[in-house]
Amino acid sequence: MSASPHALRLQQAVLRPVRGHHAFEACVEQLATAIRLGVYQRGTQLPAERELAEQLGVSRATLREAIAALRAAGLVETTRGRGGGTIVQRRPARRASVARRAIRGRQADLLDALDFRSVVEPGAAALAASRELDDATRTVLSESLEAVSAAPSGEDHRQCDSRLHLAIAAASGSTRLMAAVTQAQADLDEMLHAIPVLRPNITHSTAQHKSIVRAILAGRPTTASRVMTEHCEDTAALLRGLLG
Amino acid sequence: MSASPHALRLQQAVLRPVRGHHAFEACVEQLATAIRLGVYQRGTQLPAERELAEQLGVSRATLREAIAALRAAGLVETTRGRGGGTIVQRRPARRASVARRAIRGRQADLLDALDFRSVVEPGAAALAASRELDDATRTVLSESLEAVSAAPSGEDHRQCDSRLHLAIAAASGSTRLMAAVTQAQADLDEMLHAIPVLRPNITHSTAQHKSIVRAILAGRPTTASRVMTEHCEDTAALLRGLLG
DNA sequence: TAAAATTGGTATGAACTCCGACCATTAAGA
DNA sequence: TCTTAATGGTCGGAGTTCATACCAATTTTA
Repeated sequence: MSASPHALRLQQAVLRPVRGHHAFEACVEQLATAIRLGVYQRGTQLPAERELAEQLGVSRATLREAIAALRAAGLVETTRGRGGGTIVQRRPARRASVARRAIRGRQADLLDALDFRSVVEPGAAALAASRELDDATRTVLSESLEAVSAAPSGEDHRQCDSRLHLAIAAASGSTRLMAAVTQAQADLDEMLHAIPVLRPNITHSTAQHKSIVRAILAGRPTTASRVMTEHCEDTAALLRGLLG
Repeated sequence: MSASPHALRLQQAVLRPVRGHHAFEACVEQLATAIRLGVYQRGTQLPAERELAEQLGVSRATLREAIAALRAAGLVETTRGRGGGTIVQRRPARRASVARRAIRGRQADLLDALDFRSVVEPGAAALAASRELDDATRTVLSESLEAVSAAPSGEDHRQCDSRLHLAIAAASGSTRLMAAVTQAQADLDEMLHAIPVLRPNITHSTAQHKSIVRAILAGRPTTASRVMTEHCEDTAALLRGLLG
C-alpha cells in the first residue's frame, strides 16, 4: 500500500526536528529571551547554577557554558562565594540593523508567529478569566497592569508589557499555554526590535490591557478573549504591513 | 536588588527543560505517535532512513536506533534493498491497564492538555477558515471528513478522527498551530485509550465534524471556531469526569 | 575569630550523538 | 541478463553532553 498525497502532506507536517541541536545553544537562547522579556530584570540575580541547571534539565557543565556565553556578550556578570552568583547586567544592546538582519527571509515564519499569538494569547486570557484566582495571582495581575501603564514608552515599556502578558498566561494555570505565550512573546519581541514602530499607540494599548485584566479579575472569559484578540490583531496589523 | 515574588513565579514558569534528552527517545516517541494517530497507516511505508533522519533533525545512526526500538516493539518491519524499507506492521497493542498506569498521577497535566486543546484546535479551525484554500487542501478536508464519517467506531474511527483534526490544522497553514494540534491529539489519544469511553456519541461528533469542515470550506472562521470549541468541550467534559 | 554554608571554578571519564564513508541486498530498468 | 539505483547495515573518529567528584572564594553565623 502506498501513501496517498493526503498522507504525505500530514507526514511532512507532523514530523518535526526533534531538537534544536546543542543543549548549550538552547540554554543561551532561553536565558537571553528571559532576560530580554524582563523575566529577569536588570540588577536581579539568576538562580544558583545548580538550581538553574535542574530547571533547564541540563548538566551544570552545559549550563556554565551558556552562562559564559552570556557573560562574554556582556549580559551578565558573575561573582564567587556565598552570596555571589550571576547578575543581570544590562539588556542586550540589539541594534535595529542586527535585528533586521535576523528576520530577513523569515517573513512566512513571522507571520505564522503572529497568527499563533492571536490564538494562544486570547485563549490564555479566557482560561485565566474562567479560573478562581487566588489573591496572590490577582495581586500580580494588578501590579503588572500598573507597571505597564506607568512605564514610559521604549525598552522599559516593552518589558513591562511582556511581563503582563506572561502573568496572564501564568494565571491561566496551563503549563502548555504558558510555554506557547512565552514563545509568542519572544517572537513578537524580536519583530518589534527589528521594526521599531515610531510611536505605538500606547494609550490605546493601555486601555486594552486594563480592559483585559478587568475582565479576567471579574471572571468574564468571553470579554477577556475578545479584547485580547483585538489587542493582538492591532499589533499584528501594524507588523504585517511592515513585514511585507 | 532581589527578585519580587511576582518575578519568581514568572521565572519558574518561563524556564523549561531544554529537551527530553536523548534524541533517540524523542524519535521513538514522535514516530510511535505518528503511527498511533494514523499519520502512517498500517501497511504503509516510512520514508527512507536518510530522508526521515533529515526531517527529524537527527543523524541516521540515531534514527536507526529509534527504528530498531519500534521494530523490537513489533510496530514496524524492515526489509532491505531497493523498494525495501520500514513498513508499519500494526498499531501498538496498548492494553487499557497499561494505558491507565501511564496516566496515573498526571491528572493535572491531562486537564491542562484538554484546556490547551480547546484553545488551539478552534484557533486552527478559524485560521483555516480565513484562508484561501487551494483545491488540494479542500479535497483533503473533504476526504478526511468522509473517512471519519464512514469509519466504524473503535480504533479505526479514532485514527480517522485524528487525521481529520490534523488535516484541519495543516489547512491553517501555521507550522506552530500544526505542532500544537499534533501534541493535543497525542495527549487526547493517550487519554482515550486509558479511559475507554463505552459508546461515544459518534453521531453527534460526526455532525460537528461536518459542520466544522463546511464552515472552513465556506470561509466562516467564527462558525468554525465555535463549533470546534463545542466539539472539544464535549470530549473534554466526558474525560474530565472520568479523570477526577 | 573560626567554623559552616553557599556560591562559582575545575577536572575526568563515560555515554550519547553526529558525520561521513563504505558495504550488502534487492528491485527496477536498459 | 546485466547495469543501475535505492534501500538498509556497518564502522570509526570527532564533538557534546553528562555525572560526579573536588577545589576556591566569600559571606554568614556561631
